Amino acid sequence: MTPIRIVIAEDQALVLGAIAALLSLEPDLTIVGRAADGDAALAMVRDLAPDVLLTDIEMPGLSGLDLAGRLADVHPRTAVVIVTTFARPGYLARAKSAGVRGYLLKDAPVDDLAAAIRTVAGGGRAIPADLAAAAIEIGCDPLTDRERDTLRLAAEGLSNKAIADRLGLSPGTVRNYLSDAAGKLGAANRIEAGRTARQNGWL
Amino acid sequence: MTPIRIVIAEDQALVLGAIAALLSLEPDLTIVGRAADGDAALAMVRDLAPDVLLTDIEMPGLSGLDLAGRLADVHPRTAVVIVTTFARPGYLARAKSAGVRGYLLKDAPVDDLAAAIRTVAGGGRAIPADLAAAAIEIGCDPLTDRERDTLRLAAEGLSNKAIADRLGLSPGTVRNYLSDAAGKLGAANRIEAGRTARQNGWL
DNA sequence: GCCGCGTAGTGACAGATGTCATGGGTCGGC
DNA sequence: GCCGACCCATGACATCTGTCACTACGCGGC
Repeated sequence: MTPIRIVIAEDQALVLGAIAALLSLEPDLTIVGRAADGDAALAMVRDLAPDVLLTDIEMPGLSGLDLAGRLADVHPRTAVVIVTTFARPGYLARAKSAGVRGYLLKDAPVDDLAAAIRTVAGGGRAIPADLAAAAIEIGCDPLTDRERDTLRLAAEGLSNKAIADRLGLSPGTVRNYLSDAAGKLGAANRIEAGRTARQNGWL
Repeated sequence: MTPIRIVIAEDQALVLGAIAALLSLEPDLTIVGRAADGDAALAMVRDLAPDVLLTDIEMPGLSGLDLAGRLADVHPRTAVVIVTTFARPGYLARAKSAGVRGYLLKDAPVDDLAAAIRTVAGGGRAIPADLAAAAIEIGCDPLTDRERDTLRLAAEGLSNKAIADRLGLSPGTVRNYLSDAAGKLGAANRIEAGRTARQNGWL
């Protein structure tokens, strides 16, 4: 029986090393590569053609979700398992549409990790039912591209005028987009709107 | 030579398990306890009197910094090592004043972890020079308690009126506090003020 | 061809926010 | 006892935001 070959992508070196140590305890799993960002991981998967890519979402450069999207085209033989801190419905939705078959929170019990890897390596899916249910409950991203753009900048504390300059729009248009976004999200102002959008993984 | 006895506190089960696996590889270290939140960790240190407590900062209930503060009084024999995602100057400052002798980012190379544990167990300090320098550069928290309170609620998207109701103040007073806070932080508005305060570990 | 949607803009208005000056009160340090 | 902090408040003012109505263009679907 040949072991499952794994590449791990995780920007926090300590966590990367720790997860590697954890998986090394499993006799049927071998770690063939470690990457500290999405771009390095992409190259590594191309070179090593592992059975499974274990990846974080929030990383410098290419995010774990972008990475999964690229791999679906370039290297569909490598199964992707996302491991993330955040239970954001939008993240799960984007992961699913990128063809990801494994999704795991860092909150999950340790045994779940190896189990998920084995499941996806065997062609199955490992997505917790409660997360999937929450994602359905919340629904999909109601924002348009421009609403997201303006909201992102507004969340950094920029004024309507400053946002308008950055995006090449008129301040009035920015006001309208932000007002629309707040309305769609049921928020009373741009701050609340930014928070719920971020919480849901839409920003 | 007796091994160094360690308790780990970390709310993300996967990371907790992974770090435990990593440290188990070191023959001179033994993990005697694992806690998923600050309160459990406090009880565990009282019961087990370990040489070292390895703890995250952001946890449900008692934070790692609160925990360190309590232990300085209750159990000064146990050395504390903070392991955190965030390089926030205010966190390091609070850690130092709580008597913490080890501070490590999750970004750090894996070898640094065991090294830091051995250093503090031997009575030494393990605080990266660059973090300490950054903390001095930024200086200490310029905000008063009330400015922090109002800023925290403002960052959640509450209006002046809503903040005033929560804190039992007049809306005008809230405006003044937020204006003061923004001035001290060099911010143009409450959003930017909240961001820089959070970034520096002051919120 | 028309409709819906996203994009982009304007004008008007109310209300929220930011700034400043000014006035209290308490409390601790010198 | 005075001074400096932090606390709390008010009033006045300018500016920023949020909301609404209404217009216009391009694009894709039916």
